[in-house]
Amino acid sequence: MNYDILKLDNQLCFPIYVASREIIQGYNRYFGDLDITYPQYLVLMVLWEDDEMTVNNIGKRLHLDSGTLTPLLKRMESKELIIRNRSREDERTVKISLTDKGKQLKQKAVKIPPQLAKDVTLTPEEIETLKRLIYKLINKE
Amino acid sequence: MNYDILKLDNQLCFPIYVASREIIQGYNRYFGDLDITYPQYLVLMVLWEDDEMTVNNIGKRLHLDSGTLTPLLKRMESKELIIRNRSREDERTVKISLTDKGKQLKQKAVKIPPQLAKDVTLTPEEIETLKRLIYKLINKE
DNA sequence: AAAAATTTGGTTGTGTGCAATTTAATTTCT
DNA sequence: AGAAATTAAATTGCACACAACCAAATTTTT
Repeated sequence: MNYDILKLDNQLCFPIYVASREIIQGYNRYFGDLDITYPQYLVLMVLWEDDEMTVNNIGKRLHLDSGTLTPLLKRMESKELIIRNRSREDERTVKISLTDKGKQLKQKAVKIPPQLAKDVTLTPEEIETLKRLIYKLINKE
Repeated sequence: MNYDILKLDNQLCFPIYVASREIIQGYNRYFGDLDITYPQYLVLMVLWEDDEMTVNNIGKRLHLDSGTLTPLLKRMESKELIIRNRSREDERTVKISLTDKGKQLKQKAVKIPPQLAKDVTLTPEEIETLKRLIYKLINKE
């Protein structure tokens, strides 16, 4: 039996796992006085694109379930970045909307990706290729 | 001010973050009766390549620190997959070695990557490209 | 309309991740 | 040799992540 596939360096999964964590660390370093975490930043990005979404729809967009989102959104609410409102039309759903403070954060947030980008040695073409292949990977798994 | 870089679909980081979690979920689904998690599986892979490593060296290989590894290794010890031994030569270091049970697991583990691989629609060339670009990304950040 | 199935968000419990601090052991400096 | 610096694990505290389960509201079936 050949066990080469069990070598770390032969796997595709391991470097993706490492990259993901390094990205999160990178963001968290630059957030500084924004006082948010990477998953919270993702929620904000979703809301900056479309304000007032249900928990469910945010989850679909970010591939996260309520077990992760409910406490995360409560922390964001206590920081006054968002407001949680149970819908009148359908009492099961909770609508999440940005506060002014949450909206304001966009101006600071926009400066962060370029700071991270300068540490990346990939060419623009390589980045496009990487993005395309990663999307091809996740859309099937 | 152009806020396009804050759109989720324009980012490289987000799909990597999603891919990482989907990979972990995929592995955890297939582990089943092996009763291990993906990070525990990574530790086993390290030890299958080189048995008897220090916590520090495992951490370097996996990019994980002692705050993560110490409790993780204790869980693995309680499952009798590994043994933790404080070194005689240097009392600061703890040497981790596989038990027979930990060594045995390799035979079952080798069947898992092919099961995951069948869900991947990338061509072998695309996988190589993806791996190369991901490594280029993490070796700089 | 009443029962059954589905949907939505919440809760619980376990397992990572990681920053920051601590403790003990070893090495380096003077 | 003794003090200072360094190193290795462990500890603490917080924030995800997710499986499994639950309760309430809504929709579908009969």
